[in-house]
Amino acid sequence: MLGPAQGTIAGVTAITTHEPGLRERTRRAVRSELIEVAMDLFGEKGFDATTIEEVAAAAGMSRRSFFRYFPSKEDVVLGHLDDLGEAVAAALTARPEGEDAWTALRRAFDVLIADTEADPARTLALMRMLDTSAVLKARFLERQMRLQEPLIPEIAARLGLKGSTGGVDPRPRAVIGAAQACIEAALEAWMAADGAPPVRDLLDDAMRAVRPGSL
Amino acid sequence: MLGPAQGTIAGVTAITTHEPGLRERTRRAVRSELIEVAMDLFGEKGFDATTIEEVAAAAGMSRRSFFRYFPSKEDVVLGHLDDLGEAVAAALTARPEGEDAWTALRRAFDVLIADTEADPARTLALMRMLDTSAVLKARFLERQMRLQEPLIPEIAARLGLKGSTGGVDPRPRAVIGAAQACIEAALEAWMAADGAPPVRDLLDDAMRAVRPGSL
DNA sequence: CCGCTTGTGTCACTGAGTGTCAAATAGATT
DNA sequence: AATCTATTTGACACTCAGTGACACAAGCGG
Repeated sequence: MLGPAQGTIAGVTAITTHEPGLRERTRRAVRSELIEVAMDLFGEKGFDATTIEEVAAAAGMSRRSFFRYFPSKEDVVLGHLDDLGEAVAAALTARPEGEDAWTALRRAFDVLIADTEADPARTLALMRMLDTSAVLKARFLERQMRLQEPLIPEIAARLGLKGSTGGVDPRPRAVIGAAQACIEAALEAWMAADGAPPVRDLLDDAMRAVRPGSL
Repeated sequence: MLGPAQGTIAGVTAITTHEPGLRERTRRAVRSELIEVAMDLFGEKGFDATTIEEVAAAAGMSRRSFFRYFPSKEDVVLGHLDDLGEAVAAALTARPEGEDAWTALRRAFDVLIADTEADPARTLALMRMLDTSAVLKARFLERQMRLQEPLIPEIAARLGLKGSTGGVDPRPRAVIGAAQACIEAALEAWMAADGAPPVRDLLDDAMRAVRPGSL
C-alpha cells in the first residue's frame, strides 16, 4: 500500500499527480455502474424495498462485493454529496475578500445550481427518492450537516469574528445552517413544481426571505 | 378496540375526555422506565454499542416486547421531540396576529428553552449522545425536519403570503429551516461550552446573526 | 514460470426489525 | 368466586444490513 510504487511508470504518476491510474479508474467505473443499476432499481421498486442482494445481482457481483464499493446502501445515492460539498467549500474561499457571508454563500451555491441544471432529471429523481424513504432522508440530512463544519472558519471571518472562537460561538454555524435551509427549501419547491422554475430564482427568493434587503 | 366502552365509568371518560385511562397510564409508565434504563446504558456503553437485547433485559422484558413500546432504538432517545414540536407549534399560533415571522419563531422557541432549562443535564446528555452516533443524529435531523411542515401555513401568513401557495413557494420553509438552524447552532455552542451560557442568549445571538437588525 | 498484490465469492456471524402463535394475565360479567 | 374476553407477553422464525475471515482467482512484475 505504501510501497514506493505499484508500477514503474504508473506508480510515479500516481504519487506525484492526481492521475487516477488504472486501478483507480476501474474502481470508479464499477462504482458508476453500480450507481446506475441501483438508481434504476430504486426508482422501480423504491429504495427501502430494494435489497442490496438485488442490486449486486443486477450488477453481476456478489452482495459482499457491493460493500467493497459502498459502505452502505445509502451511500450509493448520496455519495455525490461529498464532492458537491467540497466544490461549495472551494467556491466559498474563492469569493472576494470583503464580501459578506450571506452573499458569499449565495454565490458559492451557484455550483450546486450548476450541478442541478447539468442533469435536472437526476436531481429530480434523487429529491423524489428522498421523499419516499425516511432513512435515506435522514442520512442525507446528516451528511449535509457534516458539510457545514469546514465552512465555519471562512464564514466566521466574513462575519468579522476575530480568531478562533472555537465551537462556542453559534453564529457561523447558524448562518451556514440557515443558508443550507434555503437550499433545501428551494429544492423542495423546485421538486413540487416538477423542476419548472429555475432553481436559481427559488434560491434567491428563499435567501431574501430569510434576510430581507440582502442580495 | 372500538366497542362502546371497556369499563362502565372509565369507558365513558376515556371516550369523552383526554383522561389517560388505566391502560394508557401503565403503558406510559413502562415507556418511561424503558427510556430511563436505556439512557443509562447508552451513556455507559454508547448508543451504537448497546443492543436492544441489553436494554430489554435491564428493564426486565423480552427483546420483542421492547418493540411493542418503541418502533426503533432511536425512538427511545428521540421520542420527546414530537411533543416538543407540538408545543412549539402551539406557541407559534398563540403569538399575536401582526407579529412578524422571525420574531414569532423566536418567541415560540421559548418553550424549547424552558424545556432545556427544566433539566439541563438531560439535554446536555442527549446532545452529546447525538455526537457519538451518526445514525442517531441522522434520525434526529429527519424528525426535526418533519416538524417544519405543520408550521408552514402559520409562517406563510406571517410573511404576508396570500392563500395556499402550496409547496411551490420556498419562503416559508426557508424561514422555518433557518430558525431551526439557529436552534441547532445555539445548542451545539451550548454543549461545547458545557451548558454554561444561557441557551436564550446563544439563540438570540444566532438569530440576530442570520437576520441583522431583528429581534 | 513464479511470486505478490489485489479483487472476489462463500460462509458465518451480529443486530435491527417484523410476523405469527400460543400462553399468560388483567378486567369485566354473572 | 368462577368465568369469559381482550390485551399483553414471550418464544420462535424470518429478512435484511453490515462485518470479519478465508480461500481462491486474476493481473502484473520479476
